Amino acid sequence: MTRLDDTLKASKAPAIARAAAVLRLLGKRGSPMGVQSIARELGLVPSTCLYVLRALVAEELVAFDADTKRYALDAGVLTLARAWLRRDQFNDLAQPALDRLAREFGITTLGVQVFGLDHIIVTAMSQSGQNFQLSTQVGSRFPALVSATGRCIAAFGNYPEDDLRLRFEHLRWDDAPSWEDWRAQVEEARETGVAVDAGNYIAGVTVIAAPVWKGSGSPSHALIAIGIGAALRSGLPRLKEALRGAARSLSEQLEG
Amino acid sequence: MTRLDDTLKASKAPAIARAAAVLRLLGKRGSPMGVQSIARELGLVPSTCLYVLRALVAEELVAFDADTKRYALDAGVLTLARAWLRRDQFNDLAQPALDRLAREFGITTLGVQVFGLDHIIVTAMSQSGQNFQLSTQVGSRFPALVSATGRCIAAFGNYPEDDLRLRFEHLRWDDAPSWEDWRAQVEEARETGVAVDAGNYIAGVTVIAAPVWKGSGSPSHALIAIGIGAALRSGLPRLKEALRGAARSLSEQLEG
DNA sequence: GAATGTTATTCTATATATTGAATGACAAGG
DNA sequence: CCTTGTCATTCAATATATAGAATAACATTC
Repeated sequence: MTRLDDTLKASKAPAIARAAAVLRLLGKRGSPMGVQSIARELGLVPSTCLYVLRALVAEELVAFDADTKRYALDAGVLTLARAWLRRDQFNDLAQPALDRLAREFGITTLGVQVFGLDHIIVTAMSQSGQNFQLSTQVGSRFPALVSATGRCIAAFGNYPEDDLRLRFEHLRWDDAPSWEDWRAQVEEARETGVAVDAGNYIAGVTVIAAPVWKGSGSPSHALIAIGIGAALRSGLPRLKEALRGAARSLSEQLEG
Repeated sequence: MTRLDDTLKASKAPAIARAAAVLRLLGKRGSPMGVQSIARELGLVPSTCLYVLRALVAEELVAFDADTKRYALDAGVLTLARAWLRRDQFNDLAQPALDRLAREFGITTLGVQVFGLDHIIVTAMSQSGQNFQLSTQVGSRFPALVSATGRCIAAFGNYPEDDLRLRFEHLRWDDAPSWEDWRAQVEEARETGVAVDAGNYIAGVTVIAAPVWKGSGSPSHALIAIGIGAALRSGLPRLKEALRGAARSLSEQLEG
């Protein structure tokens, strides 16, 4: 709400910010919505909201049910996602590595893209089992500082401690670590190049993350391994080493 | 180009049409582009194009490389696609049927959404063999009237013959059928409820399609089966029957 | 190293997208 | 049946997004 207002004020093309907000809202809800409720939710003027929706319908990004007068996301968004998936360099390079790690250790692996201190987006995934619906997980968003990835981002992002703390306070964990413990774990991640979340984020689940750089500065991506804590115990050191190696090799390939 | 101009004139939120055009262009290219070349390609004023891009960057739909001053699609588009995939009714219902058919007949199956006479978008997919980059195919666009699906759409869409002919002339096939042959096949599809493309669209590949209705009017979706022509020959009648049955059952479920 | 062709970006007047009130359509409730 | 509330949609006045020229920062070429 405030975020949308801020973006609107600053931009020279506010209609686009409105459109994106509408798309995200429709995505979050899932169920079709009417003009009025969308407008109310986003703090938009109904008439403006109507024009935005009509434009989005014309672009096939939003579907309009003429009977119920309800709007929902349309398949057009898929086409954009496919185009992105086909061409993203990190994704292409990460997928084989993720598949290999998932198979070798019998775990689930993810590739994520980091958006500053704000959030990460899952862009690639591999699972040892036979499951498919996997691809549905791609595109998920998580807060940046949560779980193992969060420790990586804190360790290598060069962010002011105050910013970290502010964000840290608002995270949701199954079993939240204290600020001091977390800082220590971040420090350890900085030294070893791998971060571990042993059941903090999701009880009983161990998450390991290693940062990937596309250029200098903060890490742009990360590789993640997820496994049941108990089953992982013995192989953990080997997995950490493998994940760090894969991340380093990826960073090198992305440099060129 | 003309299409964009038309959309712009009519709309009360032209920035959104521009934004969508930019996203699609960036998707088609894959490689990052500069402001100027994007503007030139789309017939936009460079300054306006810059504002559009900045707005899209703020929404994380477009990534900006500050060094090269180039723009490309960003991972934000994934999040929208995921939201759509999770909630689309046709997709949820179609996936199990597609999986079953793919396994039983050892073929590839698709679920598509129909956008009038213009195009179709692949929204679900199943493959008998080892599934790899499958999910990458989801989101693909094809001309509406091509292959087996095209015959379905022509048969059940109630479109004026002139419109059909006009579109038909511009299709690209490996081995294009004559207008008369095609009309006859469309007629057959209308009678049997299934359309077959025996090597016209892609040489050596047989494509079968059955229409799915979400309401009354034109079919909104279709189920597609794809197999190597030679391998399919004997099982073809059974497959046609199975596909038609699955499509009918889906239509009934979507009604409620 | 000056010149020329690119770029991305800023600036400002004006066409126009946005607003907020008004309209019409519909459903629920008395 | 009339009222009341909510809905989508239209309309006209005005705040503002956009266009086009001007600027600035580069390369590339001579």
